[in-house]
Amino acid sequence: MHSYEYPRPALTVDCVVFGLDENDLKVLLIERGIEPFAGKWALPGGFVTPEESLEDAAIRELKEETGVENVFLEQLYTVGDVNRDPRERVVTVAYYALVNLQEHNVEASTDANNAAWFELDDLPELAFDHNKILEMALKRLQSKIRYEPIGFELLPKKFTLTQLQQLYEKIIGKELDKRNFRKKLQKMGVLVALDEIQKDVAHRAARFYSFDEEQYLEKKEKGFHFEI
Amino acid sequence: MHSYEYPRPALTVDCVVFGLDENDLKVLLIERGIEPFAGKWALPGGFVTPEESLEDAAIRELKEETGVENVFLEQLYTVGDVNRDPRERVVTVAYYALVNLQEHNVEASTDANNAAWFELDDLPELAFDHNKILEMALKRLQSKIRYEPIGFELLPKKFTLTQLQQLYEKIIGKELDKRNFRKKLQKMGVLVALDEIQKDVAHRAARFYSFDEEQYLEKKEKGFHFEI
DNA sequence: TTAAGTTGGTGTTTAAGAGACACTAAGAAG
DNA sequence: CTTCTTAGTGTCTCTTAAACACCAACTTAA
Repeated sequence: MHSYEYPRPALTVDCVVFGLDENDLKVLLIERGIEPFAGKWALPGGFVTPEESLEDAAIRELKEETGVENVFLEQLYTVGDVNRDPRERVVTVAYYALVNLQEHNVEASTDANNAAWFELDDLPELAFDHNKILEMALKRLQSKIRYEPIGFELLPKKFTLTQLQQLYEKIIGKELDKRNFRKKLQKMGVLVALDEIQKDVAHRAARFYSFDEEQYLEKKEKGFHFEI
Repeated sequence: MHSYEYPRPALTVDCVVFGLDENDLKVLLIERGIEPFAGKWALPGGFVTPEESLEDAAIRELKEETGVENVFLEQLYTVGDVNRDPRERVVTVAYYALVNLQEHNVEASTDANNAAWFELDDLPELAFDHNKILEMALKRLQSKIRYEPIGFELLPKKFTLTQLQQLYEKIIGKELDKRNFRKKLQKMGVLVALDEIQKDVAHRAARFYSFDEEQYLEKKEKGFHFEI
């Protein structure tokens, strides 16, 4: 047992994990095995231990509950309303992660818990205030993807321009002009055209590109500003 | 005493309070009376109590330590590195506040603590990791002021266009063209020209304006986007 | 009362960027 | 060899950003 002079809330981290599955943006949820909200779906997460930072806790929980590691992870918001957990006061630091499902094998289910990917417009009612947190994460993604090159985190290393455009259309929620989109990206100079084209497609094969992060960071130093 | 099965970090809130004093952007700091860092300057803040939300805690601390209330307050970031406090594990949820000093009387010093406003380019070394937090708050303010109308929070209700422009120049850190600035704001249609001009100035008196929040919210609904 | 000093207030021109728009190219399948 | 499907490309127009200079109003001091 651990004793303190004043009461302390419990501290947890929760992760909103976005993944791109066959051009569909999905979120990874875990089915709760215990009360409260047993049987309900919830964001993966858990308690912060004394010897790890908040981000380390998020990384660890992500790994333990989904098998995912080395992905984009960023702090989102901290929620601590008094009664958000019916048992006792729990404050949670929410993170969001971007995973590309082609290159990271996400364990569909872990030891104790059932895990599954959900379409954003077909979400169940979640435990606690997790629907709100998820909503915030989506808004953050929608705005951040426009002025930081984080969209590439959701795609495989090699991708076609059409894939990239469809990703943006999915997330931002509106159609983009193909020619203007390609023109803009080409002018930025942060994509490299690879010597490789699609195979086994029943139409003209598209060229693969990759995101040149070094080039991007160099340009950013000089005042360059990514924007779609 | 309060006992728990697992160890829990202490939870605090800290506030970065920005104020505009005679056209200078300043930050409010408190001199610590106790160890650790006794005698050092620090951000105002304190422990979160069991019956208040995080934001309520920030509001309360702000009031207790500086006398300020009813001001713009927004969550900034949560820091929880393991050794950021030499005594024990402390996680803090940082907020930032914008105060207009003409209309809010900030108590220069409270019961136990000495409080003072500091110029941003003349900051002392702060306790804990508060320099880092302050740096983050400044960056947030610098970027947010460009696409949300939060600059008005720092000005009195009635202000001149020159005051507004100087505020932007101070915060963004570069000079703006007077005519283009005024043209842009006029076209947005969120300022109302008042029937009142400056008095007791040794030159042509400037017209006062106020920010029309209702108008802004209405326009925002329809897709309008504030941007300087 | 007049001149000098100080800040307020205003439009136009030019350059750059955003947005709209339609056809040919390549390859697969029948 | 025709059809089908997606890849890939350029120009024109319009809107927006940026540069730029003078007169107006009022105070103060000669």
